[in-house]
Amino acid sequence: MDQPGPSSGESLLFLTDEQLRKGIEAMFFAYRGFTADPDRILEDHGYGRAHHRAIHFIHRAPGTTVNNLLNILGVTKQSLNRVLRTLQSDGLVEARVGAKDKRERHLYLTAKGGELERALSDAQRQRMRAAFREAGPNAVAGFRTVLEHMMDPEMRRHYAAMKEPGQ
Amino acid sequence: MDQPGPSSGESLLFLTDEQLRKGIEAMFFAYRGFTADPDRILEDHGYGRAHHRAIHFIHRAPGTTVNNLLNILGVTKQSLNRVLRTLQSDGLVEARVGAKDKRERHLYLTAKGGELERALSDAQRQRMRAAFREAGPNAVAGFRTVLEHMMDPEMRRHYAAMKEPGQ
DNA sequence: ATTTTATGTCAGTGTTGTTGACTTTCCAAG
DNA sequence: CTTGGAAAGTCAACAACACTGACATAAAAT
Repeated sequence: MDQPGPSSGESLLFLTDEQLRKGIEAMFFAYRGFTADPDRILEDHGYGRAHHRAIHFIHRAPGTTVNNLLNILGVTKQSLNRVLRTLQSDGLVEARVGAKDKRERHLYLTAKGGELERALSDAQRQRMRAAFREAGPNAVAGFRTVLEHMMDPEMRRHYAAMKEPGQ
Repeated sequence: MDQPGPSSGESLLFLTDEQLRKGIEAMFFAYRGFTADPDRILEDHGYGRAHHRAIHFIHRAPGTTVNNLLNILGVTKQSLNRVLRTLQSDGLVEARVGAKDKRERHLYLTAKGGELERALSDAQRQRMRAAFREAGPNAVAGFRTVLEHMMDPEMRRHYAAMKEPGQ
């Protein structure tokens, strides 16, 4: 559409509106697949995606505070609180009052919570593993690169904060 | 894409659980960015993502039937109907009774509906274009390949049914 | 004539988001 | 030390939007 740049010799055909539209639909359809398997498991437990997200990030960073989770998930604290309340009363999550700052609640998965987390992430990883394997390492690297650039800077910080496998 | 196979000496380190977890979070955070810009526009109009999806696919395939849209979107007809009803009464979408089969309603965007579609897709494309450009054509190809393999087969059919830009 | 298909509607429920009001705890300025 | 504000978390009420189930209408198919 626009993007001059042919001076560099690069074709830039991958930036046409048609290509971008393909990318948009790829995201839409792929995300549906991405959430389909966990959704089925969650349904059996009477939970939704909000519960999955909470469980995922508590697993990733045990002892995280409610406020920290709030920043990552980008919802209101009231919304998150409802989810955490049910997870706690169902015995999947434990909230310990902060030692230093007693206002804070540090969140941990219980054994039972860990079980559900494993079931959910196993299902999700299985699909991702199949997709990765079929696409190959080179495609996977491209996949990650594009997604990183699609994130809001704030979210990219949270993403990058994950401990890198190979480091 | 290229199918290495362990026999070829390929490392397969990209299939570790840690790498897969990175991929999972990349999808999560990127999808948030992916929907952020249209969400802001939709809010001004009192619409939600459901309206966006309907508008997008009516734009992509003008004259599509309600039933066809149902299959693509994967929601119940009651849910879709609520959205279509508001879009029609707001004058963004027009439903014409089928000429051949009078039970069918063929859906079209009005001029006003086309305007909103453009605003929404412009916003979404702008972000995708930036991500694509920064990542480069090779990464974009990998991105698309992995996403395709992540879709449910049914959805992949809909995705592939789009007219390919270069064909 | 009967059945099936395509669409639309009404009622009810559940998840998840929101805002508003409130409590408890911490900290810092007077 | 007290007071006042900020921060963390909770409770209650409401809105958006998904779902199921039951039902209605019209037209196509058998």
